[in-house]
Amino acid sequence: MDMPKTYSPKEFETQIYEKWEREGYFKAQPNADKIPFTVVIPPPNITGQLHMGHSLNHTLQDSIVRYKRMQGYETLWLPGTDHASIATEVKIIEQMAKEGLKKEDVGREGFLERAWAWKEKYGNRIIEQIKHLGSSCDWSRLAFTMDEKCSKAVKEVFVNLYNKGLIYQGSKIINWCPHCKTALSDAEVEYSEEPSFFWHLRYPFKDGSGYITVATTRPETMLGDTAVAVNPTDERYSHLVGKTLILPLVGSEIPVIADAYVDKEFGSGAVKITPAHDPNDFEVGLRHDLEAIRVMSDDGSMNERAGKYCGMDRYEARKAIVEDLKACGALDRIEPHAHNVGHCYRCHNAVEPIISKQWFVKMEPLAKPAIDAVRKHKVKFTPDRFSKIYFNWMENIRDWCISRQLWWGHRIPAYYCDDCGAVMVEKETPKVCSKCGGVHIRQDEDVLDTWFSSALWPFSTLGYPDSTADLDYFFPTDVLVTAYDIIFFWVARMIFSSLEHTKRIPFKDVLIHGIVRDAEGRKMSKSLGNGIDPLEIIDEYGADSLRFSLINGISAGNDTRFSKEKTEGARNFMNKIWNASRFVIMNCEGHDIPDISECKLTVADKWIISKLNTAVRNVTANMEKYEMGLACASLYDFIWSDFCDWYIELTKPVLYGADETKRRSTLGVLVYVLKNALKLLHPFVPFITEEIYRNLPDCDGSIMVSAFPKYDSKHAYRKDAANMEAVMEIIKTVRNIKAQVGAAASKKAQLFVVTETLAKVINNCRVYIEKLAGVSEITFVSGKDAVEGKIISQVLKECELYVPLGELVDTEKEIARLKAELERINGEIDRATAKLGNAGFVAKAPKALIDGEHEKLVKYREMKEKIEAQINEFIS
RNA sequence: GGGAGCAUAGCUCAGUUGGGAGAGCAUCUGCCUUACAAGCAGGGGGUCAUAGGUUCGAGCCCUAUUGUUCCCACCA
Repeated sequence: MDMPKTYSPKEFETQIYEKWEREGYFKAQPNADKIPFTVVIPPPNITGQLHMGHSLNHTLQDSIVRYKRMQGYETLWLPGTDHASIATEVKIIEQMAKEGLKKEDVGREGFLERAWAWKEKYGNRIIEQIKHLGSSCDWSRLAFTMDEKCSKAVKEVFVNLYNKGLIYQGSKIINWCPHCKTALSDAEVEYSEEPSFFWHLRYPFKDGSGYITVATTRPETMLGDTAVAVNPTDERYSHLVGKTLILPLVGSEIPVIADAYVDKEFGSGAVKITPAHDPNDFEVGLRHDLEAIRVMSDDGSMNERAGKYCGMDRYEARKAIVEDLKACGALDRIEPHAHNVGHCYRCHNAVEPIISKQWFVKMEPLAKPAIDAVRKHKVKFTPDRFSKIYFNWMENIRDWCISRQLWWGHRIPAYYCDDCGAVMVEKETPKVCSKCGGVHIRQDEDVLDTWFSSALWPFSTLGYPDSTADLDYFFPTDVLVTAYDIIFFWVARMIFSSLEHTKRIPFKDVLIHGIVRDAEGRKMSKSLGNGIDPLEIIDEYGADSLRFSLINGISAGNDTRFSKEKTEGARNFMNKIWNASRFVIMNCEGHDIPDISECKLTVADKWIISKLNTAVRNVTANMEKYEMGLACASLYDFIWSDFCDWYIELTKPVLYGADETKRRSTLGVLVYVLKNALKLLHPFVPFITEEIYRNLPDCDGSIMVSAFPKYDSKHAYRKDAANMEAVMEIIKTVRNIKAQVGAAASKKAQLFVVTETLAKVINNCRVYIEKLAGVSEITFVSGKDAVEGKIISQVLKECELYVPLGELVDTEKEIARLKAELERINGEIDRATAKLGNAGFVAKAPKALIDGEHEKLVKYREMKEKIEAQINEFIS
């Protein structure tokens, strides 16, 4: 036995993980004799490093996966990484910038070479980090969103959707990131309120009859105005509809039009219409056949349509235009205004709504069945409230812009014939034009939204579109575990994609967890610098401590705070487990340990077995509900309080005693309880449990492939457990009495007991009371008279205790204490009496509850009499 | 504008179909008791945000209010 005195995870975590991998315990394969259980990982970005969010996410998944594996399911946890189109491209550009290079300098081929090199270099970094957490993924199946399998699925899906008319190309207003120079989907824009201004502008009538005032938050777009709109029912303006205005600075003629989109109450009631730069204006433009004039280039500078402002950055232009408007008298006034500005979720620059030709997925037909699947509980969210968020999004969904003006990603499988202009969407690159037979064919330059491939993840990784044995066996997957922040990006899109392409749901359950915040409750972020590196925590405290601190006591869907204090608490718990195990293993040395079935069980043995049995039930029930936080909490309590503080202490008199038969039996129980406790713990803290399991006297291989404990009703031992609890109460009471008078716990005291019902049990458990309560001798008496000297007394439910403590006893204080106790008992009697006197309660409450109250009342009345008697004796 | 979460001990949070308020940390007291001072024993500390309602009975269900966090929409 070579277990060090303190828990030192560094000494075994890495070796254990390597052993698991070597033994192939993580691997899963279709097995007709077993029920499959499948989880696909939310693939981390290849640009990413392990953070606390991953750590929580993985701890949850791993605990579920390990639990199911131990229960005998053919369990697959399928890992992989995401190519993260924009994020990676940004990184590569940054990298090249250091060499003084731009994308254009190296060209598409050169750029992709660099991107793949990046992937090779960094893509596996996070995988290695994940291993430190103990994640039991089947690494032989490591996937990547741009590997051959996934790319094949992407092409298949794109072509299918196109052929069904669910993918189309069109010119619409999209979100444009001038920094990343690409279109973004609606989901990729983050809005934040910023202080800004309303610029009120005067647009004069051509005929010189005054002007109309319009307000804008983006004055630079006025260069692209092609109308001013008013509400058709607005009497202030109805006579002006149809008249012509002169657009200031530009000099063009624009009409006043009537459109119901305009809110009469807001601002001046007149709106400048810029169809090329605003989604609402775009719609108005369509209705009124207005020209859409783009005045901005892809990099956010003004273009040639902006006249003298051409080449200026959008914000420079804004300043210049406002100045010029002021100069020509067109600026009415400026007022402060808080404005919600959209930002790119990758580079955080303000996005511009711009008209642009892009590829879109038509959402409505896809959304309907996806909504249905959740409504009919084919896919269940935990907690359920997230279904509402899902419905809200799905029911109001707009078409999904999927083309990105980037190079790193799945290139859109659309081909153009330069000879006849035909568009071909095909899985294989066409050699000749299918329409004219021409050979001048070029592929669309754009790539797909990263989330387009992520949406296929649960089935593309299992072999779709081919009908593979894996797909047949492991799909649909069982549970998807993810944070609430990617429900729209990912979860929703997987659901509709899977239903459309496989005709099946992608997963049965979605477990949503919160995000990990810092100790002050702030979101961990690079800019705040408050992020905590999980690897540092693992290095300092061990992976199990990190896992336990993240998962203990959390509840589904809620955020959690991370602090070193919590991790220390978890580490202390690991140390507790470690030392309790060390105690058991040390005592086992040199002994042949009997199986539990051969043990002659004492009251204490039966008590701890019943407690273990309850723990098994709690953990199992909570795991089935995805309440990992509660499962951990109940284990913490069982191991620390029941097993360590009580049972181990109860075994010491036997282990250090002379009776070898009893000792062997007790060791059998200790090993049995510890072994099962370790199994219950293993899904949450895999390393320490494996390390200890390996050291157990009757170790039978790896704990991770052992059978998870099952609840056994024969192990309830109700009567014995209750007796043990009564003995424990006596022990606690004696300790309490000593503490109250300031007597050292080690000071042996005599204990006199008056009891009718407990004599046999107390006799049986004499040694426990003596050892744990520091009692030299227990004497049964008929009453206080039999005890000499100054005493402290206490009435329990089934006995009265008297402890003579000589000069330490202050009689006055003792009387006061007894009176307070009497007061409390009287309160209880009043409460029970009132309850039983309540006709409604007696008529409607469950019988067991009423009976219980009656019993309590009897008990309390007995106690009251005894306490009164004691007080009288003290006074006399 | 729409929706959701949260509000319980000094702090962080549990509380599983409504049936006598819990844990960890912190704090106080006493202990180096041969598994563990990363520990042991004991104690103090809560009108469960507020106001109504349903019920024999509410931390839990309903309504309203206040505070707080977040999501969606994006009125120029």
